[in-house]
Amino acid sequence: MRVVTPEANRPRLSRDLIVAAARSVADSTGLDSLTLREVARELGTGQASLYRHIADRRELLGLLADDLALGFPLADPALPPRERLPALWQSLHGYLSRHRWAARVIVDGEHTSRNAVPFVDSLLDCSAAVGMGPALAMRTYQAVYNLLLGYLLNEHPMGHDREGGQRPLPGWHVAGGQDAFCWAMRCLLDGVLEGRGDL
Amino acid sequence: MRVVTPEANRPRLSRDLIVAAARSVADSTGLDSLTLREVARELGTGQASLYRHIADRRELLGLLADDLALGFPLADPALPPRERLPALWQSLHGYLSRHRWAARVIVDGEHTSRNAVPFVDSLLDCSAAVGMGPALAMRTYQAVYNLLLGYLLNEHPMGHDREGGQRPLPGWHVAGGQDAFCWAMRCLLDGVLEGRGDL
DNA sequence: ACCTGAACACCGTTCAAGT
DNA sequence: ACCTGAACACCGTTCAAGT
Repeated sequence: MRVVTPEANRPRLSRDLIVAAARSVADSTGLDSLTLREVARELGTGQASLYRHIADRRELLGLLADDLALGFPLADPALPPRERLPALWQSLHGYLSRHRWAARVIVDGEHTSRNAVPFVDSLLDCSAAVGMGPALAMRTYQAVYNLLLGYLLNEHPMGHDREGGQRPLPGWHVAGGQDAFCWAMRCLLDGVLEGRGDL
Repeated sequence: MRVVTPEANRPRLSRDLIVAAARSVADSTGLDSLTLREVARELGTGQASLYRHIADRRELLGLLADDLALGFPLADPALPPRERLPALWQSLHGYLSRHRWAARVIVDGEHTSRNAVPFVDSLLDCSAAVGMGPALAMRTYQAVYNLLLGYLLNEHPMGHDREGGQRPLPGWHVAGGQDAFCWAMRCLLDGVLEGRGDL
């Protein structure tokens, strides 16, 4: 939908407005269609004007990742300690899978956004509550994070399909979505906790 | 002696030649630089000529993924059964991390290549050898595969870096590469095997 | 019949010219 | 001083014209 405002009181261009427009474009037509021309059109301005507020498309995607990280969940203290960690990861999975561009934008970015710090802190607290040391907690965080990204990317595949709609391989259908990730995530956490903690 | 090809010594264009050239371009300058123009230049032909053998760039990436899958490892029967599964995954990780474009080309593709069938069969054999049923083996395969993709994508990040070379976040450095993946993979497999096998 | 230069419709980015 | 239309250098893809 087009943010159409009378030219007189159209708000001044800003990074926030650009990011919001980019988000709207990505939500509705996907990350590949997120072009600076489209963002400019959504804002009713010229494409060159965007460069007054952002360095380039790379930075815009970074800002999008930052914006996304603002909504990362926190642990629920009402839950028993053992359940907090898996529940938090499940919550993050639910949040990220609501935006098909989320995993892509995260994977394309080199670093974790600073806005993710509260989430990670919350995660480390949960890890400490079940007896993990800081190093083990970080390693586990990285492991589940990578697992999550893998599942998200396979949930929203976008790529070179083979000819026709042929099924991948006979008998290869596996349950996807929330359930599959949660099962794998719990197995991974179990494996970490049952392990002799060699770290 | 008579030269069979009436043309110059340049061999006829074919899908295989195109894929080989694409692979060489991706290996040396990365997946983003893998343009049809560059592949054509590498082959000394016009870009339009490629379309005689491939449908479009999407298909070329698919062929690249197929070519990659041809080199997937198989289980080592000399190993004790318990070790075959982790060793096979470690071997796949080593193979894929040798090409920085590998994870990207796999993630962009919608389906697993048919050329990966021997690898997956080998994997399922290993799973059966440690007492996993077919459904559990498939679920586990999917889980470790997604974990692997996550690690590979973070090993070869290419994206919107934040301003300057600032470290991600203080104290956030975690060991990457082979070790980190292997640790996580073994934890995941342990978690699956120690689990009460609710599948 | 087979191939391909040149064109087309995009893209990110820049800059001289507008206000 | 601020903004932006138009241009530039790319990209994937197509097609009429070459051989």
